[in-house]
Amino acid sequence: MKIMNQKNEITNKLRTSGLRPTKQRILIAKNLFHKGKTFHFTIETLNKKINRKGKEQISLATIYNTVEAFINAGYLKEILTSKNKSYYDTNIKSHHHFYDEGSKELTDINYNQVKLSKVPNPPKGKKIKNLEVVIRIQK
Amino acid sequence: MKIMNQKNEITNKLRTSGLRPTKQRILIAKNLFHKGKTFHFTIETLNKKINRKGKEQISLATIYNTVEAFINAGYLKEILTSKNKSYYDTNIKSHHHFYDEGSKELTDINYNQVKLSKVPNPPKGKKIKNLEVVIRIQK
DNA sequence: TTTCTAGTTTAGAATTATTATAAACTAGGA
DNA sequence: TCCTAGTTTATAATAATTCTAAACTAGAAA
Repeated sequence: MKIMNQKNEITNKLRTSGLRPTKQRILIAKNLFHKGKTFHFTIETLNKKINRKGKEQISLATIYNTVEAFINAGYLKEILTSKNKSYYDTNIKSHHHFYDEGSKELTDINYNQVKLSKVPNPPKGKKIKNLEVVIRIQK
Repeated sequence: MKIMNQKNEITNKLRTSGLRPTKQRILIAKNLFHKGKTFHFTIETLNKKINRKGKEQISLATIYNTVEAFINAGYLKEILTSKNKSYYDTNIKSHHHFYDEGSKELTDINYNQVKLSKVPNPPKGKKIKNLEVVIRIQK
């Protein structure tokens, strides 16, 4: 079996979600996945990273559309914050956050650093999708 | 000792935080506190509740300013969400939320319905202010 | 009581993030 | 190669919030 290159991997990933592998989506995916480390980003930071001069340009609207499509496909997770701007996380596994109320910054906490011994039942007709602990910290 | 009326109570509460008890702040406080039950709100819903025709009007800017002042004073808590609109909670005690990804609605979970058996140490120089569990639910 | 001023309120303008629109483009099956 | 549904794009529209600077007011001091 041949080793697939990054582009083919991404192409397949997109296809399995019914997303046509356009060059824009592939480029955005390259900037988000397969980076070794997961990270947090906003539309603004992603846009800056992609649309440096000299590189191929992608419209802001497409960045919005693509991020939304990736969220729906389960490739990204929207972060809960108290800012009026959307934050995204390339780490889709259940994990936890410190939320610094001073700087309003969010940092990851490893899943096994937190243990719950009691969890309520979900409301009727609903099931638990995931569970996230936010620890608000301050000086 | 005389029993204080609601207005005096609010006036004192404001003064202890260095907030001049103006008639706008008192009216907003009446709509937020001492209601028996705590609740979630947005600037929009608070504005509608206060500025019904026939009542005394308060400008939108003042509602924004006052909510911010109440947050800083610790009378309100900003809710963590993935919407691009601010949500506030009159319940400032540590408590937990169900977050319905379909309807994007947030409902309270009583504090004693959740128990944690392991919590990480905060980063150096910071301390834990409070801790909140968000359980994402879906159909 | 009157005066004074820092703090507060206000209407409206400005800013920021996001979503909508509709025309042009393109991936990929026939 | 042709065709078309899906996609991208520039731009306009919308929505939430913040800014601005003029008018107002609580309350201390005279």
